[in-house]
Amino acid sequence: MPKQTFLNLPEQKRQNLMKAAEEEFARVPLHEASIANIVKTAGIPRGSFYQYFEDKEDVYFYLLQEETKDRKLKFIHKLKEHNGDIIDAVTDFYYEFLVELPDEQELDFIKNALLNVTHKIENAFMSMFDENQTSEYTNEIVKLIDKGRLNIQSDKEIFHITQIIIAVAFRNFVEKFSRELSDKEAIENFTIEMNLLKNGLYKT
Amino acid sequence: MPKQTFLNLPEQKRQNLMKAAEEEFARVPLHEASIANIVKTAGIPRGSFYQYFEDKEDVYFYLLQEETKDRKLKFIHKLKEHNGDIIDAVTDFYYEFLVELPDEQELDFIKNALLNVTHKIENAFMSMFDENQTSEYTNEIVKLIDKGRLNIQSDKEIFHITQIIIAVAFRNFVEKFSRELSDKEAIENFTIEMNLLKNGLYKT
DNA sequence: ATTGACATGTGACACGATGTCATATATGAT
DNA sequence: ATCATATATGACATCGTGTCACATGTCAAT
Repeated sequence: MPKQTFLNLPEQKRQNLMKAAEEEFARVPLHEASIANIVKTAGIPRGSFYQYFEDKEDVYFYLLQEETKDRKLKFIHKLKEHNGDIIDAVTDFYYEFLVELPDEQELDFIKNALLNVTHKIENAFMSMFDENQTSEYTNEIVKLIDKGRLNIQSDKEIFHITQIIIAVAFRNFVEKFSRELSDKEAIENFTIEMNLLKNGLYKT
Repeated sequence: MPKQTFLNLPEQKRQNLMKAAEEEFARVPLHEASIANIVKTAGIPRGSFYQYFEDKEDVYFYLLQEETKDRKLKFIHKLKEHNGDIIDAVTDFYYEFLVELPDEQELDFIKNALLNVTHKIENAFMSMFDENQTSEYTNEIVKLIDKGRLNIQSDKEIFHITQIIIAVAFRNFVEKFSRELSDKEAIENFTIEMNLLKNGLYKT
C-alpha cells in the first residue's frame, strides 16, 4: 500500500506518477522494471519515490488493484444479468473483456502480469472471486449465485466450485496471451471448457 | 539449456554446482537468487558460471527440468495402474507426491517455484501433461487415456480435458503451499474438486 | 511577521548484482 | 615439443536499489 504521503498528493501529480509506473510495467515484467525509469518518466527525484511507496512491488500491486476495481463491479453486474448462472456470467465477462480491449498500454501491462503470474498476482487479478473469504464482496457474490443449478450438497462446496472456475478461466486467460490466440479461438476454447465443467468430464 | 562445456564436466563437479544452485533457489525465489551465492557455495569462480550457463534462468530451468524427469515416468506408470482413468491417476499421483516428500531442500525449491509461478515455470512443472503437443511423451499419454469414460465427441476434446485437469490440479498444488494446508486437507480438497470435475458442476 | 514543529522534497552515495573480457592455463592430437 | 582449441579466472564497467543528511515547504500559535 502506498504511504499516506502519496495519497496526500495533488490528483494530477499522483496520476502522472501512476501513468509513468504503468508505462514501465507495460514495457517489461515486474522483476525487470526499474524504479530509475519510473522516476525519470514521471520527472520526480528518486528520493520522492521512496517517500510514496515502499518499493517496486508496492506501486505494482497498487496499480493492479486499482485497475481491477471496476472489473469487480462489472462481474457482479454480469452475475445479476445471468440470474446467478455463474458459468454464463464468467463466460460473458471473459468475452466482453476480450472484445472491449483496454488501451494498448494497459493491455501490455496485463500481458506482462499474466505471463509472469505469481500466486500473489493471480489473486490480485482474480480478486473478483476470492480475495478474502469473509469480505463483503465475496458475501455478495455467493448470495447472487443460483445454487439451485449447482451439483452440490452443502454451501461449503460453492467454494470449490468457484476455485475450479477460477483455475480454468485464468488458465484460458494466460493461454490466450502466451499462445497468442485470436479472440475467436480464445472464446471457443473457453466455451468448450466451460461446457465440460458444467456437464462433467466423465460420462454419467 | 546448459552449454556443452557444462555437460563435459566431471560428474562430481556438475552435481556440486547443481546442488549449490538448488540451495540458492531453495533459499529464495528465482528473481531474488544471486549468482554470487551460487558460485560461492559451489566454490567456483564467477567466470566459470558463465562458461556453463547463459544466466540465472538457464540453471533454474535446467534444474527444474531435471527434477521433473522421473515424475513424468511415474505419471505414466500411474496411468497404467489405473487403466487409463486419468482423474484417478492424477489423484493418486498427487497423493503420493505429498506423502513421500522429497528432502527439505528440494521441497523449499518447489515451494519457491510454486509461489512464484510464471507461465514458463508452470509449463516446466506440469510437463507431465503438455510440454509439447506433438512430443513422443504426449502421444503416449493420450494413447493410455481411456477415452471410453470421457464425455467427449472427438479426440480434439481430450486436449481440453487435460487442460482442465492441469489447471485445477496445479491450483490445488499452489494452494497447498500458499495456505499451508496439511496433507490431509490438501488431499480432501483435491478429491472433492476432482469429483466435481468428473460429474459436472451443474445438476444434470 | 516570526517562530518552530512537522511534512515533504532531493540527490549523492554505499552497496550489491550482473555479464564481459583479457589473460592464464589445461588438453590432446600430430 | 608444438600448436590449436577448450576451459578457467577474477577484475571491471555498468546498472539498480534503498538510505540518509540536508533543504525546502506548510501552517498553527503567538
